[in-house]
Amino acid sequence: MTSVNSLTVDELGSAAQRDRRKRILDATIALASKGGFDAVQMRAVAERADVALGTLYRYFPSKIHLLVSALAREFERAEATLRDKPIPGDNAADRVIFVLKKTTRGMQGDPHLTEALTRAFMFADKSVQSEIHIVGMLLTTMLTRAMHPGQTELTDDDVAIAKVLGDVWLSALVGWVTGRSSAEEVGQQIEVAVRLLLR
Amino acid sequence: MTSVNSLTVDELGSAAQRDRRKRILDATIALASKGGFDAVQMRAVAERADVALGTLYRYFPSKIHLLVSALAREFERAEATLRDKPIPGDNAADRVIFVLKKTTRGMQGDPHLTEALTRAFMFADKSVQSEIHIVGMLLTTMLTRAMHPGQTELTDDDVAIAKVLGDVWLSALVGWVTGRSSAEEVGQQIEVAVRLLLR
DNA sequence: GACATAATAGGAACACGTTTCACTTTGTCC
DNA sequence: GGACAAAGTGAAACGTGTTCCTATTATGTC
Repeated sequence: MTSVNSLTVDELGSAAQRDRRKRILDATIALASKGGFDAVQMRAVAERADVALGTLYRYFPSKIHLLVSALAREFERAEATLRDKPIPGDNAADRVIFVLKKTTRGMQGDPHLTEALTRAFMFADKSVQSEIHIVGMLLTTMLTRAMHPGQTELTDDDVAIAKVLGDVWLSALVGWVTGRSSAEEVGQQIEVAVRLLLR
Repeated sequence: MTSVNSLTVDELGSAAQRDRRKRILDATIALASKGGFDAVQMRAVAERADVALGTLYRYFPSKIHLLVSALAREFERAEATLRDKPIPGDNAADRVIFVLKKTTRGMQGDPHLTEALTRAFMFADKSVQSEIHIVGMLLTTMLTRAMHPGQTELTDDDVAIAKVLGDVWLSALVGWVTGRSSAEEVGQQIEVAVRLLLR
C-alpha cells in the first residue's frame, strides 16, 4: 500500500515522494504534448522532472508504465470533472455520445499527447496489467454513469454495452492515431455504435 | 507498382525478390511464434532469412512494418481459406460468431505469434497506414461475408456493424494479450457484442 | 560480351530504453 | 545525535532498432 509507483493519486508516501511523482508525470505530459510518443525520452523526462534516471525507473519501471500511469491520471481528472455536473441529454444514447465526444474532442485538442498515451496503452503487455486495468475501469464507469446517472444497480447488459462502447472508442482512437480516420469519422463511428447498441 | 515492400502477395518484382520477401516473412513468423514480439529482432530475422540487415530494411522500413506485413499475409491466407467453403450457421449472428471464434482459436493456438502481431498492429503509427488499412479491409470483408454470404450489395448498417465487431474483436484480443482477459472471456465478449448488434 | 545501374553483403556507428554500480543524501529509530 | 536502511544521484555500460558506408554481386541494355 505504501508502494511508490502505485497509480491512485491519494497514495501513501512522503510529501517528497508525492512531489517527485507529480513532477515526473507533469514532465511526461509536457513532453508528450510537445512531440508525442517519441519525444517522451526517459533521459529527457528525468532531466525535466529534476530527478536522476535511476529514480525515474524506481517510480516507473518502464516508459510504457510511465505513459499509462500518466493516462490514468488524466482519466481520473476527466472522470472527476464529469462526476460533478449532470450530463446533458434526455436519454442514455445522447448522454453517452456527449461524454465520448467531449472526451474525444479534449484528446484531439492535443494530438501529440493523445498519440503518446494511446500508443502506450495499446502497446502495453502483461507487465502493465494493473495500470491498464485502472484505465479500463475508469472508462467503463464513465460510460455506465452516462447511461444511468445516479444509478448504482446495473444489469449485465449495461456493463456489456459499456464495454463494447469502450472498445469501439479505443479502436476509433487508434484509427485516428494511425491516420486511417479523421476526427469526424471517429465521431461518426461512436454515434453509429451507440445507435446500434442503445436503441 | 514494382515497389518491393508493397503488401499484396501477387506483387510484381523478380522471382529473387519475391523469394527474399517470402524468406523474410517466414523468418519473422517463425521467430514471433517462438518468442513473441521481443524475439523478432531485426538482426535475427535477417540472419534466419539469409539476407543482410540493410536488405531487410530495404524490404521493410521498420520492425512494425515487417510485423504488420506478416499479419497481412496471415490474414490473406485465412481469408482465402474461409472464402472457399461455406460458413456454417443458420443466421448472420451464428456465422459471424463462427468466423471470429475460429480465427481467435487459431491465434490462441500460437500465443507468442498472436502477441507479436497484435502488439505490432496496435503500436503502429501513421507511417504504417497502408499496411494497417489492408488488414482492416480484410477483417471487414471477412465479417460482412459471414453476415451475408454471396451477397455483393451491403447496407451502410451492415458495414457499420462489421466495423464495430472488428473493433470489439481487436480490443478483446488486446485484452487477452495484456493478460486482462482469458480466452473464454474473449469468446464471451464477442458473443455478447454479436448478440447486441445482430439481434 | 561490356558496361551502367541497382541490389545485396558485411559491418561499423548511432540513438534511446534499460540496467548497474559506487557514492551521497535523507529519513527513522534508539 | 549517531547508526542504519532506504532513497536518490551521476555516470557508465549494454541491447536492440535504425542508419550509413564501402565493396561486391546481379540485372538489364546496347
